[in-house]
Amino acid sequence: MIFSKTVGYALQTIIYFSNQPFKKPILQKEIANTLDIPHHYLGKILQPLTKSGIVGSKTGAFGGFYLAKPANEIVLCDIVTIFEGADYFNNCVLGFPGCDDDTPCPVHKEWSSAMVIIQRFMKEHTVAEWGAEIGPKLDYIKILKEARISKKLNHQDN
Amino acid sequence: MIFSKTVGYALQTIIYFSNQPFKKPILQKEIANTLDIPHHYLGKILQPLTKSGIVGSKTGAFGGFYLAKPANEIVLCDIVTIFEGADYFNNCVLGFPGCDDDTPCPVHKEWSSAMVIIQRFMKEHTVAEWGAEIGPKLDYIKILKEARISKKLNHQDN
DNA sequence: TTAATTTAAGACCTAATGGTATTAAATAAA
DNA sequence: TTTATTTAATACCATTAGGTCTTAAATTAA
Repeated sequence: MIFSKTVGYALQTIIYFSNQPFKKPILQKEIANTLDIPHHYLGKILQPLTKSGIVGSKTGAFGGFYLAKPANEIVLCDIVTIFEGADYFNNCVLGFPGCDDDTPCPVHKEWSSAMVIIQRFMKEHTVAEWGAEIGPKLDYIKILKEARISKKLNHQDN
Repeated sequence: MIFSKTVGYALQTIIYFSNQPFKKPILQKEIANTLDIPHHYLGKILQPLTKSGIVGSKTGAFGGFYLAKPANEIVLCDIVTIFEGADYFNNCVLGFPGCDDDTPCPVHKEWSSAMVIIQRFMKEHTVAEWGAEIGPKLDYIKILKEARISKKLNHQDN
């Protein structure tokens, strides 16, 4: 996988939010359940997102998490940046230090021009574009989860 | 960084080899020193490379490591595959399970077409193309290393 | 044969990532 | 005010990645 699990979970969560009523708090537990993310771990992921101002939270009864910014103002790159830092996409593929136009590695030029495509993908689409299409994936996750549970139950029977 | 340090080091090593006389053994210690890789760690990286048949090794005096395949038959993707598995580039960006054309995530189609560019970069250039250009980077690493050492010495003086 | 050199292998340590559990604090409703 | 609900914060545990060290085995040359 290109990204860490943490970043993956964060991206999933933001896209999931973008398909929910704006500013309506959703339970951390419900998000975790729907996306099949360990729910206390999701809590740890939600906190940087909340501090960044992309996500809002409300404690207490009828509280939860919600998008604090409109989905059409959030791009995937915003999320990656929070967890991986601003130049995740600018670092040398080969891991060489100080790789830029002045002291390039052998692949620098070619790689940079390939990365433009990725960066465009990460920066020019807002999460609002993706939210509506998440439904089938959530169904699929539900099926996987149920299969896993029934497998576990069968195993206990033996 | 897109890749792990391990993969980065491996890619650097293979490109470095491709600029050395074919099948002439080079000391692990020398490679590590030139590329500024912890040298026992490099040893652990060289072993999967050797097992894969891309790198050859010779024990004992005047031994070392060398490319076992001609540089113009090795692509960067070969190296990535050894350490990260064959479908590193095919997995879902969002980390969703079972993301393919049948059960796609919201970004699947757009992402896949962006990844084609990256995969082309990783598969269509052989390391032979890059070897000749590594010189300046090696000089740069040497300077960084010397600066680090003299800094350490000064620090001990204080 | 002996000694020096060098990779092979694996034990081991440390730091980061992924994941769990607990308690405190905030909120809302009865 | 009290109670239930829910996030906030933090401590903790397990696994993996990154890195070090030591010994064994292979090779070469004297």
